[in-house]
Amino acid sequence: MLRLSKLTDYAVVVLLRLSSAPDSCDGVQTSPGIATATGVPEPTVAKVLKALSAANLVVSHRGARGGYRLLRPLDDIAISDVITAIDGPIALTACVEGAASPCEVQRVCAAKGRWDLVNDAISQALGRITLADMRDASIPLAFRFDPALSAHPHLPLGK
Amino acid sequence: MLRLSKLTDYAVVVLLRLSSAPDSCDGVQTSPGIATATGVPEPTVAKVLKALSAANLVVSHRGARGGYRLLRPLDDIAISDVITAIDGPIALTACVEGAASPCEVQRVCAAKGRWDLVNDAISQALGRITLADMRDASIPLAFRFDPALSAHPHLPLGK
DNA sequence: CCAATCAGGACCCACACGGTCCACTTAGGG
DNA sequence: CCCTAAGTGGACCGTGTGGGTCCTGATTGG
Repeated sequence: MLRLSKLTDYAVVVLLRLSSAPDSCDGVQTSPGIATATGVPEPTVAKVLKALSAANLVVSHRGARGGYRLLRPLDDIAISDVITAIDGPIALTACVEGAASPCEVQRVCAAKGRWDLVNDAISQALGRITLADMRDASIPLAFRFDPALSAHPHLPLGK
Repeated sequence: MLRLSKLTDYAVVVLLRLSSAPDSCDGVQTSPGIATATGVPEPTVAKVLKALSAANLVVSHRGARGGYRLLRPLDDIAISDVITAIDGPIALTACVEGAASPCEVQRVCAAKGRWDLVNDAISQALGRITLADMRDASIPLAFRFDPALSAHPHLPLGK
């Protein structure tokens, strides 16, 4: 369903938390702390933070009084960055990947290479939305029950 | 990896085939025929065509001399249509779904509803690309190595 | 009446993803 | 100087789900 992993969702939650609630002076937070604050199980938070750290979205500090800290402001982090950090490169089709088995039907594959258009379009769209945008989008949370919003309720999704 | 289903890939192949190779006079083709022409296994082609038919992208004709026919020209079919037909509504996160268990962390979920932004952006991006675009994208396949084309190579997307 | 073709399911299986845990390293703080 | 809190890297496993197949019935042209 063109879905992205739940981990990515968690990553956004974690990053938002990381930005908005500096427990100590310089905003360093521990993964257990974030876990309790967000309700996401601790091991999962840890896993997410590892990936984010590897992608240079956060920096880690080991040892006692260690933790994680945002490396860039929210408005400088595109969701495409987060998605790439967690789910890997954005490539819609298996064909596109450098798969060892180059798609048996490739010789007659009429769509060979066509998905590049789509990949680019999506990458651009995702690159334009920052975490700051997502944070701001929640501010009218109190108005979430606005009929206009519940009007498009979570798409039946049952294919 | 933000991937979409392989079935969707097949659907594009099938639709392209359906448009470009009218076996008989009025472009009606059978699923076995399309299967042999594209190299995609027949049962899979049938499955795809059923879904496309249900989504009113193709029309079917039963009985002997039956088959499938495109209902709209290629430039009037957006890939979002195809994706929706095969994979269901475009909804990136599980939270968005009308899941019975409303995401235990929902009460503290800082990202509640934020993904709507992303969903909309992607839907729009995908709505702008038609199957005709994808067909045309393959024509200069021989010139795929044109520097101008490789100039915007799949956005570094690596962070 | 027969054969070709679509319709609508049920069904199975592999695989990737989520989630957890553990052994190790690092670094404050008493 | 050691002890403890914290991150690091990896292994591990159960499960959901999507890819793929098949079967039975309905329809229609010859």
